[in-house]
Amino acid sequence: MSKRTKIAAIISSEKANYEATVKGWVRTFRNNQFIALNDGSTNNNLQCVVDFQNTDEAVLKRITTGAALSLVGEIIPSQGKGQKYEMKVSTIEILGDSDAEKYPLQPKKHSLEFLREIAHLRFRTNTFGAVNRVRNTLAYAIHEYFQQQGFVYLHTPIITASDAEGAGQMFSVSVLDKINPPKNEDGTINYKEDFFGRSTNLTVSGQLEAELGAMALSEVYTFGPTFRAENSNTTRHLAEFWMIEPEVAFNDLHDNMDLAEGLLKFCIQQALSKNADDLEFLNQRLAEEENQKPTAERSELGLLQRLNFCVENDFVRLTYTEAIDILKDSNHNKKKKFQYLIEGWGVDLQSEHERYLVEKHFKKPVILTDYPKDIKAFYMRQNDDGKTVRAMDILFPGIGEIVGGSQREERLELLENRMDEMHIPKEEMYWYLDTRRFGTCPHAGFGLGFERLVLFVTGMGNIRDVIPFPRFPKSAEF
RNA sequence: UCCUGCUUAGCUCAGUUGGUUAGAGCAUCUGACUGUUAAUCAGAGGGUCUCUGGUUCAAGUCCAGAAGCAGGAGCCA
Repeated sequence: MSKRTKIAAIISSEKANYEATVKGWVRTFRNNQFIALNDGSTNNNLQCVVDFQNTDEAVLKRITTGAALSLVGEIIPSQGKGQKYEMKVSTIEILGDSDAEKYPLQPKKHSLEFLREIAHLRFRTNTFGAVNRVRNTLAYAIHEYFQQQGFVYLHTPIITASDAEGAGQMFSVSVLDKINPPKNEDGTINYKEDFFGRSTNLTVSGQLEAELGAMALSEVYTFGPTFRAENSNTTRHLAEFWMIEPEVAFNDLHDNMDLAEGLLKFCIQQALSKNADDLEFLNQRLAEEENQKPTAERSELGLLQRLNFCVENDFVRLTYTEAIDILKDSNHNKKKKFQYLIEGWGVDLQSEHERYLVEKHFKKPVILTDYPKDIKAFYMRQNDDGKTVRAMDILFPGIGEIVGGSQREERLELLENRMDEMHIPKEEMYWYLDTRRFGTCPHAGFGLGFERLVLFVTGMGNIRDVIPFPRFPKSAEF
């Protein structure tokens, strides 16, 4: 059996007039003669021309949408318009039939909602092929960025016992009998008899463990699955998603912002250079989708423009307090166009406020810092003003919060006070507090939601379409 | 979880004030054509109108409940 050549290699090469073997799936079969074959290496199909007059009719009938084929033939310059090269097929082997009457993917446009119902087959569409190739580039870029800077990739646990972070509802992990679990005298479930001898959950964040690593290895990052049992039904939330969490000893909030901004720019840059074809396709897809909308709702920049704009411009950095002033003085607020009007300092910003800052006021990514301590987590470093903490959120157009991070509170006494105030059990967190007892030092880190990055770079509208098998309330099929 | 809207053929949708046999385009199948690019032309098949209950002589159409989907909000990454 001759070795197969990938379609991406054939199309991008300047070579012609040579024999090749290609294997892939039929996208369309036109005119009993032209097979558009795709093997996933690129969004482009290879046009394979069959000599239908000298081919067994039974074989021709089996060339249907979705069928897997192995084709041998000569690669020649195409006679038709629309492609540079094509294959003059000499041998057809049907590897796998696809019953055209039952195959759900048709050679036509499908709605994303319909494709979500057949997520096991949607990889075979142009859109999902492109999205998943871009996703792959971004995942690799994450590692590249940190590895180049000498970070250690740290594997933090998926199953955790700590439930003190307040990062959200957790999925419990248990092997106890669901009908008749062992009970304590007060009627509560006795987790001492469970697998781990205590109550355990799926992780909601690897941050606390990453901090432990950073306090010895200096620079670490995690990149793994994260779980939230929140009943969130939005285009930006998943119950299972991938998160990147770097943690760096001796970094302050400014270093932290530089690290995050650099990471985002590097990843986008990598996608632009490695997935030019896919992004061109997604750019087109988004443009067509935007055209369906009323003019007022269309975004000013196309996908590629938006990505380039992000790479080329510095993100705007300002404090929460400055942001509140801008919002309070905005015409939008004065004309009462916000659903939640900005009246004073201290409240959390709503999505509409974040969107206003990013999409209307600055028109570029924004990093907000120094939030009121009452609306942020216990581990964030307290500022001298007694009101704010060294937090940072990076806001992206169309996505909202893509990164959330902070400089951590390294002073034991202040950290303990904050934990007391927020009713976080210090005893259970002795291991975390030990880092502050023995050789504590300033350090900072952040969490980047991987799917939100993919969402932004691909221009897709729903986070359920940028992860192969989305997990969300009422849905864990496939 | 809350608010709003939607659910009719494989897909995308139309369906009038409740009234005969529920339509179109695409897809599929059959035939024709054969350098096509969402091929074209002719013909055919294809429906538990999301589900449950109710109102009515009569319900795709009206009412109630449930489920799913979409958009927005909250939670956040």
